[in-house]
Amino acid sequence: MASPQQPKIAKRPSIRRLPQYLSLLRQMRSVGRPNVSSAHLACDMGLEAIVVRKDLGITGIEGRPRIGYEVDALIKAIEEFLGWNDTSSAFLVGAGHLGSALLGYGGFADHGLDIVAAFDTDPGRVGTMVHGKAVFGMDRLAELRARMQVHLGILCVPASAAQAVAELMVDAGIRGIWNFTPVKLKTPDDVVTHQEDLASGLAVLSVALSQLFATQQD
Amino acid sequence: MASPQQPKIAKRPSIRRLPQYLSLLRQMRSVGRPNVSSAHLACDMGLEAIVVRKDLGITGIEGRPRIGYEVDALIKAIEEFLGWNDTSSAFLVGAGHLGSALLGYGGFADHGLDIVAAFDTDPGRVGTMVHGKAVFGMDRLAELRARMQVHLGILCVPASAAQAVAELMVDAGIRGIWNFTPVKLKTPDDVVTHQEDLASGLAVLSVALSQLFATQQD
DNA sequence: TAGATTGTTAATCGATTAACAATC
DNA sequence: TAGATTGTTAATCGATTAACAATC
Repeated sequence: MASPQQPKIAKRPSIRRLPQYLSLLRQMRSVGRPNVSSAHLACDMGLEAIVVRKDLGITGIEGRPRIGYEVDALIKAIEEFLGWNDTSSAFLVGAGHLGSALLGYGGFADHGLDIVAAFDTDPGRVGTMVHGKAVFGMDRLAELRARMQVHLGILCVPASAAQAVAELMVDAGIRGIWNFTPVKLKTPDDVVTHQEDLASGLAVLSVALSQLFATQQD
Repeated sequence: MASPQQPKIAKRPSIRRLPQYLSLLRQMRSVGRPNVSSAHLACDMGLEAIVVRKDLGITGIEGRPRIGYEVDALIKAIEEFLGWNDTSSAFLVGAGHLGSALLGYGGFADHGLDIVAAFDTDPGRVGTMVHGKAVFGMDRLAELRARMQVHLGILCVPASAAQAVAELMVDAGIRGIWNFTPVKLKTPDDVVTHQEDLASGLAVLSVALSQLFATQQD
């Protein structure tokens, strides 16, 4: 009962892997490699080839038997699928340790992201520059967001302030929040959030490490 | 055919959620709350109560009907399960933007982690202090690791150096690598790694955001 | 053509959700 | 006791893996 030409639905795990394909493909392009097989990509990423083919399928790109995928076309298709082909602006809220680091991290340009300004409640930080980005008071958020047409906000405040600040961002018109706090945000349906939880990654590693030691009777 | 008292196997998604329970429970403890139900935790985390009960089950703690879980006991059990009850030392390799930020981030203490030293290849950084942590040359890695009994390494070098530096860490005796590079590391079986991939999180958010705009005919 | 590689359709696997008995 | 909440067992759901036909 499937429609004859149904658009492939992008599963979350596949989306998560796309940036890694992109990184590999850009490397290949930089050394002038024209084509690549799913088996080759799979080897580089520690996956099975069938996973790669399924993942790449969601971008709409088709490979050619005996040849594989065209590196250039694949890069373009992934960038377009992710919306990373043209740069979008973001605000960063909370210019503490982690926030400052993200302001200084140059790699976001590869992901179509440009952090154009930072915001903070600390009067000692407001008015300063951090890695070349101006830090504004929270009272300027709505005004500057509208003027600069920014839709994405990066949340780097302490856990205790997370929900309240997120609400300020939503009120100011921010539609997507990249949440670096350990707090699960409650936001309206027309706002999307993604929690980047460092602690959860450390938990997985901690358990794996203790299992490793346990199996070795250490 | 299950053994009568089989130890619950900890699934990855459950492990990932444990730090968030821990964070909430510590908050509850700080305001003197003695018990909490799975329904209450579920509400705070945006989950179903049954998920919470399954997750907490892996720590070995049992709740009591009509009362719920004891906050104190649950905190202890999660900390113990994750090995966060006593602090373990870690080295950080690559003291650039992100590396420096992690060195300055105080929150790892809550997760039983103490970054005791940093390493870098840049002669301009070696010998300096970053956020109170000494930066050593890579040649000191093996010696200091053995002396300080460090098992965990945090990898924050550029993608191009990631695999090579990871191999140096393994050779030096590091058994767990928290990988902040976009490179899938190839390591021996007796080394565990966890990739903390910011780009994958951004990808999920980017796609969700563009779907949001698409459904609104923006 | 023969052979390699893709993409599709089906089967397996694992995680989540639901139903319900146990218990305080 | 009655009622609320837990933990277990079964059912559903979704993702991964396998088998294989299509194609250059």
